[in-house]
Order: sequence, then structure tokens, then C-alpha cells
Amino acid sequence: MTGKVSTTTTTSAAKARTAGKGRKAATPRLTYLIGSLDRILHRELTAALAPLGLTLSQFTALSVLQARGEASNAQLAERSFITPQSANEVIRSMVSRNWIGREPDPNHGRIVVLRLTEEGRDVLFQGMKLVQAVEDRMLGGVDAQSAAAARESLERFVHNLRQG
Amino acid sequence: MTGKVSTTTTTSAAKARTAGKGRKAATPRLTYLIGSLDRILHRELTAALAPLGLTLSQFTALSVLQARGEASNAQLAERSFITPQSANEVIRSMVSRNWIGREPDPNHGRIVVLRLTEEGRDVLFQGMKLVQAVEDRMLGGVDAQSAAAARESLERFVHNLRQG
DNA sequence: CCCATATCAGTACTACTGAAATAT
DNA sequence: CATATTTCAGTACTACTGATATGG
Repeated sequence: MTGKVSTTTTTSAAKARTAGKGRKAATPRLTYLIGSLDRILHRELTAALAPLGLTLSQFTALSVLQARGEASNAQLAERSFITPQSANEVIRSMVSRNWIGREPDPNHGRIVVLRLTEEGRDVLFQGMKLVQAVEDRMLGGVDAQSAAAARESLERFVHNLRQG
Repeated sequence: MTGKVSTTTTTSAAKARTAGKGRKAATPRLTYLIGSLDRILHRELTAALAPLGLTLSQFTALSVLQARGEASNAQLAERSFITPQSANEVIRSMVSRNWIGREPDPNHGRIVVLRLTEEGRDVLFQGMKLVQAVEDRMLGGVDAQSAAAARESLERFVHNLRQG
């Protein structure tokens, strides 16, 4: 598939037994790595977005709405990988701040269509710059090819797990 | 630091024009992907570990203690990428369940050394099997080389952000 | 009746900041 | 005094389950 991606992860000799007063873990479990990265990213992104009065969850919701153009609360929830109840909570304050508009669906009396307002789009754009700065720092020293490969793998991981 | 590593990552076609009323996002932001994956993983792993009466945070703490052999609360916190206060809370119930033992450090009257008990090691081992099953499902269809490359990138990401 | 959607209410979990006590 | 570690106390955020109401 891909060419040669130097896989020099073979420090197998040095990781045989690290029970004692061990050094660094040689090859941490992938799930541990993902969890660690997310925790750090969550902190960094939260701090970066704070000046805008925007939480990470809110930024994510804005991004999803921007990508879709519009969505119901249920659709937004699915896209954000959270429950509709959580999505409802996340957007509440953004609706009151006029970052997100709510209109009844003309074809379905129960559905409420969510859409970014001009202000919401503006806030999102400002947030994107701040998030991009963190992402650039994260990607420091990683070539574009490796970054693309990582994204492909992560997409595959998400897809595999969604199959349930 | 920083370089402009990102934004030129496409190897596929037809991704440029998806801004407007777009359908599915072609290349979601890397941070969004990581966050999504973590949220799904968190749910899957939490559900997988629940039968053991073990939360994901607790499992992580057990794993870190297993890898290190022993650690103070402050060290455990740093390894787990959380604050000492959070770490203290996480281990509390596990100490009361005799999964983790606490002994005063012989060389420092304030430090309390944490160490897995036999029961704790047993619970951890059972949890590992359950976690491995989720990880295997996540990795379905991904060759070992790609998985190794992904891990390397993720390790690099963590390292870059920790410099912060 | 059944299903999807929205939303109110309550709960759990996790992490954070601040502050105090202790030990070197 | 300065620093490191532990831990109590309070707060914030997020997500969850359950229950209710409504539309198709």
C-alpha cells in the first residue's frame, strides 16, 4: 500500500522486563497513548479557546455545524459522538449568545434546525486560528506524509469502532 | 517552533471544494479526529471494564503502576497526565478495595509509595484482556506497519505538546 | 402502537483551582 | 524561607440514564 515507513519501533530487547523500578515504557498501549494525547490536547485547546469564551465542546459543535451547513440536534449529536441530551446542553448557551440560530423544520413540526449565525461563524473562525496554532505545535517535526498517514489510521480506527 | 507542516496533506482527490453546504467532511481536522476517537474509545473501554467494577481512569492508574512497579501519587499523576489531586481521587477507592497498597517512603516522611497488590495485579490483568479486545477491534484491517507508524506519530504528538 | 426528536431532571465521573499541613 | 508532597474543599464541565411530551 504505502511505501516504506520506517518502523523502528523494535526496541524489543530493552522492554522485556520493566517491572522493578522501571524506566520509561518502551511501547505504551495504543489506547493509553490515544487517551494521553486527548487529555493533553483537551487541556491545550481549552486553554487556547478560553479567551473567546468558548469551550472545546462548543467549538466542536460549531465546527460540525459549519461543515454540515445545518443540522438538527440529533444529527449534531451523532456527528459529535455524544448523546442528544449532551448536545442540547452544549448548544444552549451558544443559542442564547446568538452564535447559533434555531428554526423549526418546515417539513417536520418536531425537528428544530440549527444553523450558524454570522456571529457564530466569526467566533468559529477566530477559534480555528487558535486551534490551528496548537495543532501546528503538535505536528512540529512531523512530515506531511506521516501526518496524512496518521490521519488515515485514526479515521480507520473511528470507523472500526463505530461498527459496534 | 512550529513549522507549517499541515495543510498540504491530501493524497486523494476531490477534497478542495467541500466548504459550503458540504456533505461529509473529507478531511476532518486532526484534533477533531483525535477527540472523536477518544470519546468513542472512552465509551467502549468504560463499558468493557465495567463488569470488573473498574473505571477507565482506574485502569490507567493500575497500568501505570504496573509499568513503573511503584510510584508516589505525584509521580502517578504526571504519568497519567492529570493533577495530583485528581490522581488522589482516582486511587482512593482502589486502595480501599485493596488493589493498591500504600506505604510511607522510608527516605521521605511525606511521600507515600503506591504499589499494586496481588489482587490489583489480577484485576489489571483481567482488564487488559478486555481492553485488548477493544483495541483489536479498533485495529481491524490495519496492518502492523501502519499501526506502528500511527503509534510513533502519536508519541511524537504527545512529546511536542508536553514541551509547551 | 411504534419510532424519532426534543428536552427536562437527576446522577456520575473526572478534572480543575485554591488552600492547608507536613517534610526536607 | 523555599520547595515538594499530600490531601481537604469547592467548582466546573461533560456525559450519561431515565422520563416526558410531541410529531409522523
